[in-house]
Amino acid sequence: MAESWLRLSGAGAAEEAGPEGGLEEPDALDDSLTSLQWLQEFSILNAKAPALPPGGTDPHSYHQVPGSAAPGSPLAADPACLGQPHTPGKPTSSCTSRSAPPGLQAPPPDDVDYATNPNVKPPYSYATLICMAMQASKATKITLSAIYKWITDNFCYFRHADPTWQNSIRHNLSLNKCFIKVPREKDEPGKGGFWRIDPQYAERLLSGAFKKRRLPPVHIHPAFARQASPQEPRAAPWAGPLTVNPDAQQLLREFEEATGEAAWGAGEGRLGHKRKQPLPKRVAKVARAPSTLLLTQEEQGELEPLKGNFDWEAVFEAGALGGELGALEGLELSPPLSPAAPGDADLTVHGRHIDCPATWGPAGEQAADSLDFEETFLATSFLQHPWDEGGSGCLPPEPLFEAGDATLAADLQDWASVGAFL
DNA sequence: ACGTGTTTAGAATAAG
DNA sequence: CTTATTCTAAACACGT
Repeated sequence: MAESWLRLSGAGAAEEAGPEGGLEEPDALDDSLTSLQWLQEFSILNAKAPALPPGGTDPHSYHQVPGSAAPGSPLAADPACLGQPHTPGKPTSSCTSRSAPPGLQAPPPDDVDYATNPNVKPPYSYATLICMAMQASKATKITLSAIYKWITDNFCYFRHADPTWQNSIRHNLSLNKCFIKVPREKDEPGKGGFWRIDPQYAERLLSGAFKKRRLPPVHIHPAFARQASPQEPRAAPWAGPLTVNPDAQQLLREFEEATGEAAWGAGEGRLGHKRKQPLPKRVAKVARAPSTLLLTQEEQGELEPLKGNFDWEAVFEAGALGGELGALEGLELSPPLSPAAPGDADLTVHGRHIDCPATWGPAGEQAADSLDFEETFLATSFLQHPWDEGGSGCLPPEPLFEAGDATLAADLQDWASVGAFL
């Protein structure tokens, strides 16, 4: 099964850094970014190539009709699809640990497979999810429907949640300044435009004008709370046996200082971000099948599935962060991608391709102005990974999101984060 | 009608 | 307590 094709160590992955501050001077980044590229590479380098899910199949055959899970696909592995009861609920409200009353609150799973676990809401903010989708996209821009699709394909939770999360996604795109709308060409058919990440925000990364936020809680659908996987939570993932080589630690430390980012030490995982669980004010909408996400052929092909078992522990243990800078250079690796994605070779794992907004949005806005680097990074870094060797459904290779070099900064930030909490 | 995009309002929570 | 951030909920406009 593809049960672990998408495995993130829960919360650890998501501290959110919010941007704040102004966002002018987008340009000043290039150099800096470049200079920091080592860090970027550093991270990737260390990342262990994700093992394919035992079925090896790429969950995402974007050509397949959403909903028609193919074996090995997250959908197929979707417990909810297997008869497991699932109450479509609001993504957050209905299941969040934020709101769960003391009694209902389930401890955050320590190792959750968000790809197949419909009970747990991914610990990523919507902005992060959008970013992930964008990064997964092989194109420089992505459509709203493609974002929806990517999310539903990669996070089981959203496949069953109340579709209101889509409203939140749209809200984020509109409000979050780090997302830029790219109008459709006149001759381009279809609804809506495209979206991409605004590289200019990466600049903030360098200025360190962003704030860190705690990661979102792991949300568990009440309906599933009881059946939650037995493997219970123990220590925070990041509190595990991860080890970081001293050099790496030093680098991260310096980076943190430079950016003003605090190191979130191990064990710091605060999952407390909980919100009260609002009662459904209205009748829950019927979960919309992914099928509603009608994508054009191109759109379908524009996304890279979030694949691979991204075992952070393994990654880090593998000397991950310990990677010497020198090693980084070699990192242009081309992912061993799945046969299906031969071209993915282009998926260079180094900075350029990984683009993640560094600092997002201006402060003060009500909406998700800011994305969390750490979270984003963690969430996206593995996207660069070649996974799915057996991956059948791999998308055709294409350069990853090219939000520009600026995004590199974001990656760096992310990395710093990663190391920080190690 | 539906999908998309924008906006406003308010709740919740963590951090300062 | 205030501020920042995230998220939910809705209303509305527009294009296909």
